[in-house]
Amino acid sequence: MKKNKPKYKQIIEAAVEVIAENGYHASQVSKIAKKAGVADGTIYLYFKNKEDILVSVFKEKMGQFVEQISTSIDKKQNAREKLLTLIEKHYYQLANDHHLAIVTQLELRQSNKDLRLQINNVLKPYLTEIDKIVNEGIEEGLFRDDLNLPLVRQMIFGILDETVTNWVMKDQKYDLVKQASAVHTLITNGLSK
Amino acid sequence: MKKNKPKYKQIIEAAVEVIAENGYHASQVSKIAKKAGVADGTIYLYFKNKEDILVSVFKEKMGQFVEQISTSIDKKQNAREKLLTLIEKHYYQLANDHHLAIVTQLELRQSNKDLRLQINNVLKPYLTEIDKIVNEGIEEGLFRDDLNLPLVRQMIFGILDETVTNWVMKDQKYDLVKQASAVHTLITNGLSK
Amino acid sequence: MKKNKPKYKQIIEAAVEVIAENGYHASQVSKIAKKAGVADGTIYLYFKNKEDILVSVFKEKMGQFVEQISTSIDKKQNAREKLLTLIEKHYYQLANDHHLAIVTQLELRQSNKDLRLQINNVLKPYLTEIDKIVNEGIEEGLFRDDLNLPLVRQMIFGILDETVTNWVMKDQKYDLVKQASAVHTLITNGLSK
Amino acid sequence: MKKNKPKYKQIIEAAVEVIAENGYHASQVSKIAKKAGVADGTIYLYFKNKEDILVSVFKEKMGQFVEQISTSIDKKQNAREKLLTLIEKHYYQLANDHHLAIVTQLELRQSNKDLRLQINNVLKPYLTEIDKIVNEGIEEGLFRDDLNLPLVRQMIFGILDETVTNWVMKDQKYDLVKQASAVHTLITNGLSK
DNA sequence: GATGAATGAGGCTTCATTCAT
DNA sequence: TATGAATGAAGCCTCATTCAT
Repeated sequence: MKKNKPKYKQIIEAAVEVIAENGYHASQVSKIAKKAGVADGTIYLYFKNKEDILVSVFKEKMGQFVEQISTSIDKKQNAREKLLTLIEKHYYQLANDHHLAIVTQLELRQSNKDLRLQINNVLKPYLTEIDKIVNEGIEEGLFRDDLNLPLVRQMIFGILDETVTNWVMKDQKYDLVKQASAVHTLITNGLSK
Repeated sequence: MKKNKPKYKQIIEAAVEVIAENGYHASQVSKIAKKAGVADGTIYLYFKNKEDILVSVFKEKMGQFVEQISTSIDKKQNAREKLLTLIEKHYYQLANDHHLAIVTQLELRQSNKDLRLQINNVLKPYLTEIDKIVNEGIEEGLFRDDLNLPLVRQMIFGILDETVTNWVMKDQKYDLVKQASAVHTLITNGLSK
Repeated sequence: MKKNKPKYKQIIEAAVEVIAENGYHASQVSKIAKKAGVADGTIYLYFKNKEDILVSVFKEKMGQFVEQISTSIDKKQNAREKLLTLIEKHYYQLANDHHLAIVTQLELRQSNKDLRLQINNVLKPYLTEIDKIVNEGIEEGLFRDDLNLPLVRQMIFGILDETVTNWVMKDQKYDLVKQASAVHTLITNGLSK
Repeated sequence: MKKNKPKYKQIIEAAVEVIAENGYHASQVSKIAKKAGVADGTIYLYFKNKEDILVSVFKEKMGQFVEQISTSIDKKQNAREKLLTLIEKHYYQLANDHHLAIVTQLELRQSNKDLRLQINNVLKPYLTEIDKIVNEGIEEGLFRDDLNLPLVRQMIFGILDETVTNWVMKDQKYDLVKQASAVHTLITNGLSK
């Protein structure tokens, strides 16, 4: 299978670096090839076209991203801890891979609607993970049972996404992971006394 | 002043339409000129370059957007109502201008970091508006006084932005404004019982 | 109308020269632009794409070619002289425009079937001219009346085309026009005593 | 000798099929290799380069083509019958191998002048065959003795070539072989009464 | 002899911007 | 001010050929 060949991984890694360093639109295929240490043509033995590189980057990286989070969550006992873990791991992983953070928060958004729909598909398992936690919280009696699930899902994702984007736009100058607890509190308790 | 001349407005309006209909990358300057009923070269009498058109579109539209919201908020007496109004008006305005919704949620994001920083500048008055509401809520004793203000601001903006984007990506098939109340509840009360 | 603008003609003439000198496949658009003294992009203000340049070259040149022949033929009184004129003018024009001869006999054939079908369309008026002469010859009692018209047309065209191609392949070393009379005799009288 | 090895033949046959089905320019070496059931690299053990495949295809196929015609002609007693046989067999063979007809009449012409010169070389034995018939006809007193031999040769070849090309361009919809007799008459008797 | 993964040169076309009128 | 014809830089992708195995 192509995806297990070393060059496939090389190209993916090179793509993340090149996109993070140069931005989406200045990321020529030739630059990615050079960074990956392969010929331009070799790219096309592993990817259909440039867009396919981008989608693949996202799939690979998001696959790992979600898996890491899922694994960590599974070790936790209740919805409260699971939600905290989701937030922490979400922040932790992006904080520890600056290139990936830039790519997911800024560069990959510079794509057309079709590509964005594909990216959304890749994100579905992550959103399902959120849903599971919320449902569990309701069953545990921790969360209110009148919650509008899709809305809660968008709320949680929106908060995490915006806080990470803000951190990236501020050049990653502060400690993202430290915010996890406060964000957790805000999500669970809201603004009210 | 250039911005008050009729052609300036014409071009701005044409840009919104063209971008919404064709997407950011298929929105050539010549297409905008044609829709605006001016020559290509005329564009450059009013705007420095293509990016300047985009920033200007955002400034013009967001200026009106924020002003509408501010005006509505000023009529309200307390933070709770102000926050609800903010949400409602945010949704209402985008729900009533499909072109604008597509442009702000999808197309304008397909730009590089520099442009994004400029857009963020344009958004500052809106974020200040949020800050004011939260501070007022704290003073009123409605909200907790240990809130991390920048974080709350990002949270609120993140929720609104993500819910609108979701609605646009789902082809604006459901009633966005109707969600305002549920979103308000989530923000103020969080998930917990 | 674009076709009457000077740049259109310039590009057509440049294309003939470049194709004749470099061959069809080595005739980059940039080479044609350079020879025409315009920018690469200017080509695309006058032609849809590279293939369109080729078809246009053929249309322009063949249009003149056929017109020249038609005009000359109209001055002749009978089918015998008309046929001789057709042959003479066919040879004469190509013999006097070496570039054109190379382009029509060698280079333009290096194109796919679709392009070839378009070229055939351009040739139709020429073939009609042949038909008219043959029919006239039959009416005059000069030619046999059991002639298979399409076949005769192909025969005449095939002979002219092959003799010109042979002359081009032999690097135009002999006098093509001088052959006209012999060819005329062969067509009218065949091989037999 | 390489040419007698089975893979050589396989590749030649595959090339004819691939070129006929896809056209000259869409006939990648890898496609030919696949159809021949060999690896891409194997092609280069039997052929110098892609052009060599094409020339070899033509040599192989035209060799058989001319041989068939020669054999048939040898059985005939006089120039008249020999010429008719030449025409009939020329048509017959191409009519019975549609792939070959497409390749010789359309696809192989999409090559540069050098390749065309090589192809002409391959055709020489065929042209010699024509010469022999014409000379024989003159000796027999059948044909006029003032014939310009090279011109007659070009005439006969031009007619056959054009009529076959016309038939291929018309998608081989009519019966080519049936035309042989009429063509024979035209060549021997010309248009005149 | 046979393989097929890897190579890398090469060109058509778009479109933001300019400038002579 | 306004025009719009002209500019020209820049990049994705294909595919004939090679060579280590």
